[in-house]
Amino acid sequence: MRSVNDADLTATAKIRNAAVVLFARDGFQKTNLRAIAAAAGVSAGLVIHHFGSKDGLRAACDEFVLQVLTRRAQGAGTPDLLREYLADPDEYRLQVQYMTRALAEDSPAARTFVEQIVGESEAVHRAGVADGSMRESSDPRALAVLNVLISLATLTMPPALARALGSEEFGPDVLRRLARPTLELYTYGLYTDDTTLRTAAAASEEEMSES
Amino acid sequence: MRSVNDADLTATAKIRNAAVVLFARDGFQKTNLRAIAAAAGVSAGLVIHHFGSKDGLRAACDEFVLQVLTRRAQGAGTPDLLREYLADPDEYRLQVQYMTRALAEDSPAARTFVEQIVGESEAVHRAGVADGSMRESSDPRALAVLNVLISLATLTMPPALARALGSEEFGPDVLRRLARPTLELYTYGLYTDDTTLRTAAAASEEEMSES
DNA sequence: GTCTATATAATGATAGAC
DNA sequence: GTCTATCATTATATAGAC
Repeated sequence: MRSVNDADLTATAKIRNAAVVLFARDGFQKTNLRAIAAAAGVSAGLVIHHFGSKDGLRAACDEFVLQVLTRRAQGAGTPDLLREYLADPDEYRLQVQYMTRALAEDSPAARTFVEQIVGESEAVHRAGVADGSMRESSDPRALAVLNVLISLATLTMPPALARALGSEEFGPDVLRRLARPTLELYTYGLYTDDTTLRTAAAASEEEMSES
Repeated sequence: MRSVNDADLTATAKIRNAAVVLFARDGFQKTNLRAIAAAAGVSAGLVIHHFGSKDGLRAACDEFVLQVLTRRAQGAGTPDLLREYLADPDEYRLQVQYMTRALAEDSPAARTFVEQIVGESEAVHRAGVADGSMRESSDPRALAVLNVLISLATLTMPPALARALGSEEFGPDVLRRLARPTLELYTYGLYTDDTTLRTAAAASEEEMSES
């Protein structure tokens, strides 16, 4: 994948690829057309010629990244974001980072992405319950949202948090370090008994009866 | 807290407060001085007069939010981000959102914030282990980072994910819905046995012996 | 299809009056 | 301390040549 030589790509594709990288790394606003053009090895005018406007370029990038992530999730048996990441860290993290920015700005592509990935996360849990490897949940939908949230947050972890683990920025090494506590949490939980859970449940019921 | 009338504040404070809101909501780049000035009810020139530059204003906001969050964390017995949130949702979420943006841009204030909050999260876990309410961890530091990451991600949840739970955006209702799956995860875990954990541990050891 | 040159708009920052 | 007016820079977008 993506072993295609850059020189073989059309200018449109080169511009789009460069834009995805810069948008993901620096954000949409911060990235200007000249920088994109320079990265793609073309003139600034050509960017507008092909995409009409900066917003048009963004829309094209949105759709492209959505498509790549979608294909990826469907191809793998398990739509596990972290597992996908390990297969091709740089490429995949770029796309997740791009999508996270789109998510923050609530673009249409981000909405489609969420619907799909949450649905798949729910399906994985259903399958896990069916084969006995996972516990049932009182709210499968909310659990799926929680799991997606945690995966996205991990993959787009800010440098300051990575530094708290001794690395300069997020990468396979940070993920390896986080993997064990995460799996321990998903296997044993953190609390030794259900005191906190029962207290919260009681408080929640009380609230219900009030209204 | 913050029951002070806006009219009683100095122009400097009004500008800073308005800037924090807009920076948190729209990002630093996207927010321009004229919008800040309008929100504060002053002229654009006055913003520069008081803070020297847009970057100077940002630095002042960084320091201010850091200070507020720091005081908050120290004041409460438990530095639990989610608990703090429920006490004053709008105000607190604004500050966390601001800090999350600072985190993404890796500002000095964000670094200080992370050091502190991760340290406190670690202390809470230590106390929990001591009084028997929490399990020991193979890597307390990484667990603390994971917990901070999850808390921050939850409080700054993108609208698209909130919508997957039926709400228009993150708020107390979304938190209530997420609370139960989260507590179930923290109490029982998700996996029914330690197969996944042991498989990962074995793979990790194998990798170690390779190098 | 691609480039260069340029028009137009937005924005950060300055200067001087009150 | 605060405002208005203006400058300088940057960035998006257009126009026309090759």
